[in-house]
Amino acid sequence: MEQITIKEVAKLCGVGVSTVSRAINNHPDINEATKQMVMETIRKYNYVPNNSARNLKRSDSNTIAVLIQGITNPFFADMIQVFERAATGKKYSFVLQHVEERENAVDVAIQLEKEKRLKGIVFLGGLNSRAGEKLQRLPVPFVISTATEELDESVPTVTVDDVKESSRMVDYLVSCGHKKIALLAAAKDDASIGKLRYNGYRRALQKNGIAYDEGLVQWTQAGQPIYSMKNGYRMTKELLESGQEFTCIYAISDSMAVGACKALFDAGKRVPEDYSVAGFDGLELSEYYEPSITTIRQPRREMAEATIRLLFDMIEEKAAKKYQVFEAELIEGGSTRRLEA
Amino acid sequence: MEQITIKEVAKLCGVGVSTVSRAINNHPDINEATKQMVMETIRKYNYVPNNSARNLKRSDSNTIAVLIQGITNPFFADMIQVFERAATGKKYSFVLQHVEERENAVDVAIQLEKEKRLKGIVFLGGLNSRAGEKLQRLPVPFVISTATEELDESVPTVTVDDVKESSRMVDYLVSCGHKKIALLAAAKDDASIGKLRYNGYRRALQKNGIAYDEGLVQWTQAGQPIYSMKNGYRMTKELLESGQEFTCIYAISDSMAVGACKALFDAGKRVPEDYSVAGFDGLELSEYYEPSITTIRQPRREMAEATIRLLFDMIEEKAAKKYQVFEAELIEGGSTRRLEA
DNA sequence: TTGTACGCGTTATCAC
DNA sequence: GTGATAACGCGTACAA
Repeated sequence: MEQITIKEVAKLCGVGVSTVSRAINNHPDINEATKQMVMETIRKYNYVPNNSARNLKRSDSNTIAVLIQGITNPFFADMIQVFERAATGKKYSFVLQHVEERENAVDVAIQLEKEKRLKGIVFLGGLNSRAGEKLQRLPVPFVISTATEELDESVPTVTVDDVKESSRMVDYLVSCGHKKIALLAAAKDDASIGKLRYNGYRRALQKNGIAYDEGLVQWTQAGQPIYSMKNGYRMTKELLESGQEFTCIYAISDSMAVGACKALFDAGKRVPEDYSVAGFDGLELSEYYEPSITTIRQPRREMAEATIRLLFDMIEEKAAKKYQVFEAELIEGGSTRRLEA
Repeated sequence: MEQITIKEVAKLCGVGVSTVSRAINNHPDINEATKQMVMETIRKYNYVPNNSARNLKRSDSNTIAVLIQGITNPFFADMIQVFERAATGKKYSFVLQHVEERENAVDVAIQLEKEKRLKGIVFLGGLNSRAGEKLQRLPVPFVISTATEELDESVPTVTVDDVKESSRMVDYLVSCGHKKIALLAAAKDDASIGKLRYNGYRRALQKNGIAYDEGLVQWTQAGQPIYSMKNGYRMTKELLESGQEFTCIYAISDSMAVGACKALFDAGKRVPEDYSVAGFDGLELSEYYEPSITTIRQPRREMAEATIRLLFDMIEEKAAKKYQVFEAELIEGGSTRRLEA
């Protein structure tokens, strides 16, 4: 397959390369007739401009990128849509860039910015720790969407306060009369969002004068996918087999909560009559499960909208609140019940 | 932020650009000491090579790309992992490229190949119709993973036969004694996978001598997201309100089936005692729902492995079966029951 | 082992 | 309105 270039198109048309370039890029200074002619031969010979060469020459590009780790996380689905629409609505090109687990998102961002001359960047799904210094090197505005670390107000961020919201959930469960609340947690060495929600759990217990019981905490095994139903199932099964007493399971994600419910069902237990189960995130799933899952609903769409708005404000150098913490909402589902006194 | 280039690095090091280049690319012909020195200043000045310039110069690149439409579809989650691991295992770079709805995947592929000098391409999630001719223009091997159209054996494809598998499901439901099987379908003008599964439904009815009843088919409203729980919920609600008689609901995806179950529960019905519900795909969800959903499980991982293997075989010009149809498996869940005679 | 010079395909700045 | 031509940043013959 011959790779045809702009030069050959020019030759075929009997014009100069710049004319072809003008035709491609809708440049005003070109005769309509020659433009048509050029476009025609372009179509005829299936000429496709080389983006690398373009980007090399261009110095600005009206492109924003969303960098996302864990692209398959259903939590991000709506958010991506919001970004995409906002970008195209502003006549911006939109690049969705997947960041592999072992990659550093900021490194990817720095590279991509050079390559594509980005105007702005969204980090979806937070940032690994110690990205801080590197972040300084990004020559374009960026926003972190959903924090995964302790809050750092010096960095443009749109998020919920995971510690607080997790604490809110446990508060609620305690207010329902639960005292022995099992936790389905992330891996023990997790330093990300799982840690924050764990911290919220501990904080709420302390606040309510309930002793922390290590035996009630199930850690995800290293290497296992954390936010899966299977993981919730396995941990719950182990919890049941451990003989620990508890009246309630709080899973740090909805999918884990679903797995927990299933494990309880399979053990012949009822939810919420025998055990209450709560989750976190407010996925579509939690609403449609039977029973519906009591959860913390993060305002995903609003957060996504705020994120992209903030990014554009920064790009356009408008004043804007650079650090925005959203309130989540506790959804009382059918999976938890109030304990009789 | 000054954009530092390879020339300046060379100047800073007091060497030529080629030496810097050699250092970066682990070229053998370079003195270890100078290499270290170069790398050191590179780090010091945070030099990052410009990928556009690189790609422009390179003519091969050991990169494969996966183009995917509907990146948030949970169906693809495991498959992406398989691709990623296989690629890195073969020392290939891996690019996951999201294709927007209104974009043509083949156009994106052609561009991307030029830009990144791809070695091979996977189209995940099928291809829109009439991609055929354009496909010829791709100068590198490609594989279509999961077909969305009628089967075309001349194109490298790894898929299940959606018509057949859908038919298999309906066959099974009929064998359970169901005669009035409602269908939750895609939009009426859908020409993709929804159409295939619909065709399977009709074929099975015919084969079993059951008259097709348009009233039993619920079409997704135009513009609505098809494969969502919400959609399944809404359609089921309408079905119930329509007064149509039926004993079973067959949804063309698991998420729709879950929505259907929930709608039935909310209407005070039981599953499967009052209505049987079946889905398609075999998502994790179908297993963990209560009751578990009877579904057609596509062997996703196997298909992904076959896809990537086929792609590499083609790249390496090994002989390989270019058209592979996998058998799916009918999973009997708790959501369907055998009707008493 | 190292440096120079050229070309990759495109866009932009000039003259014309 | 159009056509040369110089960049853009990098890799790589080729020469040294």
